[in-house]
Amino acid sequence: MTSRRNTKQLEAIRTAINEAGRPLSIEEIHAAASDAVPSLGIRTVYRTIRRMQEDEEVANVPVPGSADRYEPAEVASHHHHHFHCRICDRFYDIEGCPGGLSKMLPNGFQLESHELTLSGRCAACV
Amino acid sequence: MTSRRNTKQLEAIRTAINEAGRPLSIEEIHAAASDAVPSLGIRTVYRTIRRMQEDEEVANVPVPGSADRYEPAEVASHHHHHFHCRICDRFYDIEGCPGGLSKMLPNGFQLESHELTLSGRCAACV
DNA sequence: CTTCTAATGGCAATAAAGTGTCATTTTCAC
DNA sequence: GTGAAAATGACACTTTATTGCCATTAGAAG
Repeated sequence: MTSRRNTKQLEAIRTAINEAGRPLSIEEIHAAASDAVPSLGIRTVYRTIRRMQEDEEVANVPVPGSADRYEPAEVASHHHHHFHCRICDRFYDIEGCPGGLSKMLPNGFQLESHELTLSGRCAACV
Repeated sequence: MTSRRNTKQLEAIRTAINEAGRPLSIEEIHAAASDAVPSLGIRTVYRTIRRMQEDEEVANVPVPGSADRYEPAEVASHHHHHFHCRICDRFYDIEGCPGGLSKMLPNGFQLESHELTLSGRCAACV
């Protein structure tokens, strides 16, 4: 890994992701970090997130039907799933995992990981 | 719904979807149906799938990180989930559902549906 | 304080997925 | 068989998400 400089943009993006408490889209990160650095360009968000992924500081959250979200690698390392609110389009972390999924596997298939997304309305949108 | 004509393109697409036994991407449908109708244009696949969705003959399968797949509405109506092979990029139907997901919901959240995707290697790719 | 170089941000460009248009072909009701 | 209308397929175009480029800015090491 090349040396990384400490810029206020990086700091703002890092803070946005760490304080959010839920996985954010690129646009959400841009919006949140723009409060601290109003000049922040979307291009910088893409680049910074990419670097943070390479440095394993953030992890991407693949979701059905739209672009990846991002959350702190530390959060991602603790296995969990997500809830998608159809109204506000936000994703939330949820605890727990049904488990016992290998029983569902057809013969000869090898399970490496799984993604579970609950959908509905979040508390704020009910 | 307007009247629908019975073309060999429609027939080829319908057959491809019904015989596949797993949800297909637009490209997979195009490839499969092209065996019966070599001149088949991708534009016709998009249009035909759209019509079949309107007629509730096929249902879309939203998947994390790539474009929707499609399966017969009858298959979709029987609740099930999918397996994604990382090697060949195919999706497969799998039986069963962990259930008990509402216990994972945060307070005040309303659950409307859920998507579960297992990932790994299919039997053919192991 | 310099100086080196990574980082930034604006804009153009790309990639992937799907749609608009329209001349031509094909189906189907009569 | 014929004719009206639906369907097709080619091509250009849009959309959304992301990257390339590059002149400028600004960390940080000495």
